[in-house]
Order: sequence, then C-alpha cells, then structure tokens
Amino acid sequence: MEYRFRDIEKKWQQHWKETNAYKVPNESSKPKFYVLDMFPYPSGAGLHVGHPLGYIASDIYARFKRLKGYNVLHPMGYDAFGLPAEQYAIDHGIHPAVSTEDNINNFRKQLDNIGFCFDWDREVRTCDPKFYKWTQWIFLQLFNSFFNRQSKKAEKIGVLIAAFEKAGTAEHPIPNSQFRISSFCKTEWNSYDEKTKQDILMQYRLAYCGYGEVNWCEALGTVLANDEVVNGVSERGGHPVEKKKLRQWYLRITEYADRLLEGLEAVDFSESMKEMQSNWIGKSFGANLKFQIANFPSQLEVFTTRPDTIFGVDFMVLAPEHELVNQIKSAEQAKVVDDYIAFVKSRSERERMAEKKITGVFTGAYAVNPFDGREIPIWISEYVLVGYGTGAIMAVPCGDQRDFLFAKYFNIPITNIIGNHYSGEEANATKEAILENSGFINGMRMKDAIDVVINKLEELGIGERKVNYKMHDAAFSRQRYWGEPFPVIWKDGVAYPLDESELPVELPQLDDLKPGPDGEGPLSNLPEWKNYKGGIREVNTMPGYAGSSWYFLRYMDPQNEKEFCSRKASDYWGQVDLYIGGTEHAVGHLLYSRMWTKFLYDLGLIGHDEPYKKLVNQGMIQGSSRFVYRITSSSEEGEITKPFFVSYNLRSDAEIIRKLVFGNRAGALMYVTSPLHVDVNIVDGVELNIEAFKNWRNGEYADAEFILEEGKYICGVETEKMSKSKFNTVNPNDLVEKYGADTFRMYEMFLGPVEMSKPWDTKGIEGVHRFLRKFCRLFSDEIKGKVWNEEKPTDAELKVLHKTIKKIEEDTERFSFNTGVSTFMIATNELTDLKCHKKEILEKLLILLSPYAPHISEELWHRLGNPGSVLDAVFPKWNEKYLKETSKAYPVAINGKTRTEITLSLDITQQQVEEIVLQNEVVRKWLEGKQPKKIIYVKNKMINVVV
RNA sequence: GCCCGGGUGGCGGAAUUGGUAGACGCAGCAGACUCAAAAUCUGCCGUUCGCAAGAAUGUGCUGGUUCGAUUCCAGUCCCGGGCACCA
Repeated sequence: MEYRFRDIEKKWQQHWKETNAYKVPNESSKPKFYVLDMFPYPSGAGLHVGHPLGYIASDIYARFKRLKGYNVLHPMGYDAFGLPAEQYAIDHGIHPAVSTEDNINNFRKQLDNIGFCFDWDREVRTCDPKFYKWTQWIFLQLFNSFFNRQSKKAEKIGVLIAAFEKAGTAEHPIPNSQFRISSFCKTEWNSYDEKTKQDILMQYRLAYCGYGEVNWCEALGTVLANDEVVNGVSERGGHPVEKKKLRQWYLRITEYADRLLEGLEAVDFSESMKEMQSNWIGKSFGANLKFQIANFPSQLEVFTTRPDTIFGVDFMVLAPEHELVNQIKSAEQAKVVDDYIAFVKSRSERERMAEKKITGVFTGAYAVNPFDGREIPIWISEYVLVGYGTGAIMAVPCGDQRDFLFAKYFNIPITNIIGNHYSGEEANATKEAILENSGFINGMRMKDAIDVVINKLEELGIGERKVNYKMHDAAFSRQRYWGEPFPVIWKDGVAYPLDESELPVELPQLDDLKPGPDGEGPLSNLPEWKNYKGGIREVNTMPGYAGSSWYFLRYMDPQNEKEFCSRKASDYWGQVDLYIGGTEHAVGHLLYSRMWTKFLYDLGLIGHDEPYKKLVNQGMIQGSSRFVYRITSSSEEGEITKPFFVSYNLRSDAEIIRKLVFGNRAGALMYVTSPLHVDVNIVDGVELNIEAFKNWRNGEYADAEFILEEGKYICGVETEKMSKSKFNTVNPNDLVEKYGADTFRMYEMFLGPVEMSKPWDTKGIEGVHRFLRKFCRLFSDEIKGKVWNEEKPTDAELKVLHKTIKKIEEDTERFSFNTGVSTFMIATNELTDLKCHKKEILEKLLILLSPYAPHISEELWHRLGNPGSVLDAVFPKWNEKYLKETSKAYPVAINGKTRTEITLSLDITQQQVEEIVLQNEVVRKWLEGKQPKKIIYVKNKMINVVV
C-alpha cells in the first residue's frame, strides 16, 4: 500500500470534526482524567517546531488514558491579553483585538494540522468578555476578603468588620506597621468616618490598592511584577526598569506564603521546580531586635537569622533609603551621607547588580549593644536592601562574608567570637563553633545559643522571634489598555467595588493607545467611560497573569453564564491530573494560580486547594543555526564589494583565499571572515545548497563566489534560541506537508525524552517515516494489495504482540515516548521477519499505535473492516502466558574467568534453577566436586553461585 | 559563590534502577534487485591487535564498596539550568 498520508489525514480530521469525536461530557460513569497544556500566548510569529512538543506529549497521554477507559478532559485555549499585542498595535497601528484574532486563527490552523484531540467546544480566550467577566468576579471576591491569620485562610471582609465592631483590633492586629493607625478599640472603630474605615480595611484585603515601590518600565509605560523583571530589565523587550513609588493594586500573596510552601510537599513537581518556588518564597527564621541609638530617642530594628552572634556585632548597616538615616546622621557626616544617597539614587538597579563594588559611608551615629553596652558605628550601604527584613542589619564580620569584606574595606576592627574557626582571612558562617567573647552565652555552641538569645530578647522586651519571606505582594495593575478593566470606582479617594450584576466591565473600544497623564494608562483618555455613577473608574487594567490564574477551572464548565464554574463541574473534574508546560512559569503563573486555587478553596467555591497534581516540564527545542563565512575586508586593499564565501574548514587558509579574492597581487594577505546566518531550510545537514542560496533573499547573493572543500560548501553550526532573525526556525507545517502529521508527531517524540532540551535536527525524520510505511506494508502491499488475513496467530507472533503491549503501556505511562516509538519499530521489524499479516495481531497493534499516530491508525482500523473508531477501542491487556519462553542465563564464576550460557525457562522454580545450574558442564568443572554454599537466582537472567 | 540536573559510538539516544553496555533511529561501508534511478531488502559498523576464530580495552577523570558498577559511595574536572548583596 502506498502511504498516502495527505489524503488519509485530511479525511480523518474531517471525519472526527463531523462526528464530534473529541467532545467530552461532564457526566460519565467512567473515572475522570484531566490533561492540561499551558495555553499559548498567540504571538504573531506562529508556531515553530518547539511549541508542539508538549502538546504532542499531552495528546498521546490523553488518547492513551481514553483507551484505558477514562473520561479525559483535554482542552485548549488562548492567553490572549498582554503586553506584546499592545506593543504591536502601537508599532503597526493594528488594534490588539484584530491582531489577536488573526494570530489565534493562525495558531488554530497549525494546531489542527497536527491532529490533536482537543475538545474545541471548551476553548477559552482570556480576552473574551464572557471569560473575563469571571476574572473580574474573582477579583471582587479577593477584594472583599481578608486573610484570617488565626484560621490561616481567606474569609469574607464582613467577618473582619464584625470583629472590629466587637473588639477593635484585638483579634486581628493591623498587619502593616507603617500604617498611620497601629491599633484601635471598638468605640474608636465605630467613631471613624467612612474614609478611615475603608483605609483600614484596605490593609487587610487580599486584592488591595496601595502606594509602594514598584518596578517601573518607562519604555513599556507600566509597572511589572517581580517575576517579570530579569536582571534589572523587563522580561519582555529587555527595557530598563527602575524603582518608583506609585499607587498600585496588589495581590496579598504573602499571606499564602506558608501554605504555598507546604502545598509543594503534596504535589508531583520536579525537585528543581519545587526549589525554584521555595527559593522565591524565601522563608527564613530568626529574630527582630531593637538597638538603642546612642544619644537619641529612637531605636533601630534589625532582622537577623543569627542572634547567637550578637556579641560579634562590630557595626550596623542601614539601607540608604532607610527612614532613620536623615534623623541620625551627625552634622559632620551629613554631607557625605547626602552625597552617598544621591550617588545611590543615580545608579540604576542594573549598574548596581553589575558592579557589586563595596560602597558605603559612616553616618556619625552609634547604636548600643543591648547586652554589653558597646557602642557600634552605624553605616549606610547599598548592599542592604530596603525591601527585605527591616532594611537594616547588624553586621558580624567574623561570621558573614559580606560584612567581613565591608569591615576590611573600611578598616573596621573585627571581633572574633568563634575562636580558631575564624582565620582572619575570611568569614566563617559555621553554627558549630563554641562561642567566645560573648558575655552570657560564652562557651555555648552557636546552634544552641540561637534560642537562648531569642528567649532573652523576648524577656527583655527588645526583640521577638520572627519569620521573614523574600516574596513580596504581587503588583496587580498595569498602566495599559489590553487587559481586564478593574470592576472598581473611586469616590473621594475610596475604592468601591462594583456590584456583581454590573459585570463584565467591558474594555471600551479605543484606537489610539497612547498613555494617559501622570503615568496612567490609555483608558484615562476616555472621559465618557471613566466617569461612572458619580465616581471615576479605575483606569488601570489587570496584568497578563490574571486570566491564566484560573483558566483551568473554566474549561470544566465553559458555557456557564451564572458562575465561573459550577461546584458540580469542579468537583467532578477536580485537580488537573497532568499539567505540561515550560519551566519559564515556575515563579509566575504557577505560583499565582496556586494562590487563586487556595483562595477559591477557602471560600468553598471549589473542593481542592492545589490546582495541579502532577507537573511535567517539557524541554526547549533550540534552533540549530547554520553559518556561511563572508570574506569582508582587507585593511590594505580597501573594501571587498563582491560577496566571497569560504567553506567552514578553509576559513583560515590564507593561500586559497588570497588566490580567489586578490588574484596574484602581492602583499594582499589581509582579510577577515564574518559569519552570517543562513536559512537552515536551504542547508542539507551542513552542506549549503548553493543554488538556493543564490536565490535567497531576492537574489541578494546571486553573484556570490564560493571557496569549496571537496566540491561542497560546508556551513558552521551553532545552537541558539529559535528565532526568525537567526533563520533557524522550522515550521511544523512544512514537515507535516512533506511527511504527514503522524510522522511529525512520532518524530518529535523520537528525538529524546520530553523533559530534555535539545537542538532541532530534521535529519532523522526519514527513519520514522520509513517505519510508518513499513508498518502499512503489514496490511497491504503495493503490488499484491491486501495482505492481511484472518489466520490464527502462532505463539511467536503472540509473543511479539504481548511484549509490545506491555512495553507500550509502560513507556506511555512513564512518559518515555521516545522508547515507545522504538518499541513500535521493533515490533514492526519482528512481524515483518515473521511474515505475519494476521488481523488478530495487527488490530491490537493499531490500538496501541493510535495515540502516537492517530490518522493512519484510524485508516487501517477501517481497512481491517472494523466498525466505529479506533479512538473508542479498548487498550488491550497483555498476557504473561505468551511471554513465558526460553531465555538465556549466565552463571558467573566468582574467582575464575569462566562464563557460560544456560538456557532456562522464565517460570521455573528456585529448585529447578539449582538443578539446571549444577548439571551445567562448565559449572561442574569449575566447582571441581565441591558443593556450592548458595545458588541465587538473581534476576531472570543471572545466576549467582557462591562457594 | 550557592542549589538542582547531566557527561555513554561519527550523531540523536537505549539499558524497565546492581546483572551480556551501545536497543531503536540517523549517517557511513559492502552487497542484492534494476538498463538506470527511486523504493525495498541483506550484511557490517566503539577502540586496539588479528586474515580469521578470538583477545584486550571501553559509559568525563581518580579511587572505594561488590562475585559483578553506566547504575551505589567519596573526591575531581567539564557542560546545561536556576538563584544570587535576602542579613
């Protein structure tokens, strides 16, 4: 049979669509299984071969589970709000709604081409008002809730108001120590005006508005969340980011820090993923303690994880932005302090990170050690960050390397409290040392002293046990257009939520996306929209991660107009059993969606508090770039205008190059070769297709000349990120066109483990294609036509089948799709060798193959005369009976070199093994009449004889 | 600097967790069919020695545990990823 994949694939894709073959019901007697892909951001560039890797893996797994008798939810949608679409609109004048729609249609076409089993009736788009109505609704729930630290869960804000009315802040102290009110009783609360009450409540709300240092990106005209800033520049576009104090919306994710940390223990994520998350949360245990400032009424509070080193404190360091700095600086130090602060301000985050120079100045003030009364100089330095702890540290140079370097640099004397653990050359952060020079904790081991000191601090009322987190609340507003509007209006400086009946707050049509005044977003330019019900609408929009924080719930009940997702639907589908996506969302999306899930769980809206049971990170497929080497210039001979290209290995062969480029002119030996990206699609392996190259880019190099090696032009190779500008992208459509979707799917899997990153290489795709053709030949022949028959299979044939069933089941279950593909190849080779064309065998094989290569499986299923669809077949069970057979075993001589083979049956008893082994000639000879102490039947192949 | 991964033929990668290392595929070589090409099929294919049978050696490197190590332990060198003035 000729393998006419184009016709076959078109035919079945059409058929599946018409018969709604992938529709998933919400009610079923079957057990459920939820397989989810991270939904794509529909960029203009379309899909390249890297994107479908995860989708193919999840598709295979979803189809496999379906065959195994599960009701499988496998949906797809689009993360369609966000910065790039808006940036594109500004650059090209195309409205984001239009370009997004175009991109989605393009994505869809590419996805359909590969034959995925998505239930498209459940598609979601985060930019669709029917969807973001519920994003806004969940925002309202967050706004109207607080985190009850006693019960450790979110509760309605009404509970808090009732508590205030009854007992003031007694049960729920104000969490923000910077707030102008620190506590109040019930009569005070009842006497407050509306604005004060609302300001207080704002300190508790899980979605809140506040002023804070934010990551401001001037080029993008918006703030960014911490995880959207990488190395001091924006993740998207790489623009500089600065700190700015602005009014912003936040998500109080810090309240969930502990539960997010604990939740990691219950989920099946990779170790590195868990670690990235717990590093981001950054929990550390220690103490806050207060130092009196000499000759001043104020106290200086620091956070430390090592209170045991209190007697080793030789100086204090404040962040330059610390509020005490201006009060405590002495008259003679005032100028240097001011200059230093100005210097720090002038430096971008980026410069600061890049340089890492030791800088700082003395303030002129002294702190007093609470235990021995020692006066300690107070410095300021940029290595102390305002945002962490209290923005101030006690420096212990003998125990902390940064403090040590600082002390050395500024010649501050160092106190040694750890005896010979401290070398004087570098700090030693040990906890094992026995303390010296340490007052009441002298002679104690450091580890043990930690608690002793904290207890003492608490007893004296100058400190307390304290847990600190690196994670901050997440900035939740963007000064942008293409996002969800906030369902909030402002009146007299108070934010009021809109009523649920007013949702969705639709994003108004706006053609000019220029920013509004005072760093506000484009919506600020629409007065008729902005003014609403006697107030002013919030003109910021929500960030890209808003919709993606809960989209997996909407798939369960996508048409519901009354609820974001009915409790019945979410109880049926429950957690995502398998989530597949890249590692780049480790601390963003994954953390936010975990928080939203916990929040919805707290309110009783869903029944589970972790969204994903198992997470698999697919590796990145990098591009494999090809280079040609152009001979560009010669300092002595002037510009070389004609394009000359030299083959990779001859780049430094001056003789040959001189001959071609300079002819025989003397002294003309200077040249430079510069590498130039060349389209990978006109290179066969490393050999350049010279004709195609001459036609490339409208004949830009039509008159090029080449220096060849062995008649070929060999290109240079480098692995880089796949990108259009590097001409190393491979479009899946081209490969599907040439080899078919089934070949493409199997080849992507065959490349290697799903989790592994690897450069794309099209070379081996022929092998997979050949396998599929060979597989078809088991069914029918080009010349003879139909060759399959209904004869009864032999034991040897059944053995091949059952071995394959077992292996495919194992491979698929453990996500080893690459060995799965190999297993099919082996089975096909073996059946070909056996000349087996028996329906009973082939039919079962088709079922196994259908998750990997659905189109051809369906086609052959029908050619065998089977009714219905292979999609609804039952995954066959393997039978051990057929696997029992003879197998080789090797008794191993312990001190000799003897090794021999014995043929044993797999299902024999220990006693039989021993008999056979002892009868073996080589073993007998080796034993020389002695009795073996022990014969161990190690595995099914090896036998261990101990004498 | 710290924390995770990972080093296996010319290449991508197997080895079901301590039991014949290199499955399967690509590339290569030789051959069959063919006027020829394509397609297909067969054989060989880590390294060294050998005409061969075969022998020795071999999973980054150095040791250790074990009858037996790609697998476990210690040390070391590379490569990839993450975090990084977090007190």
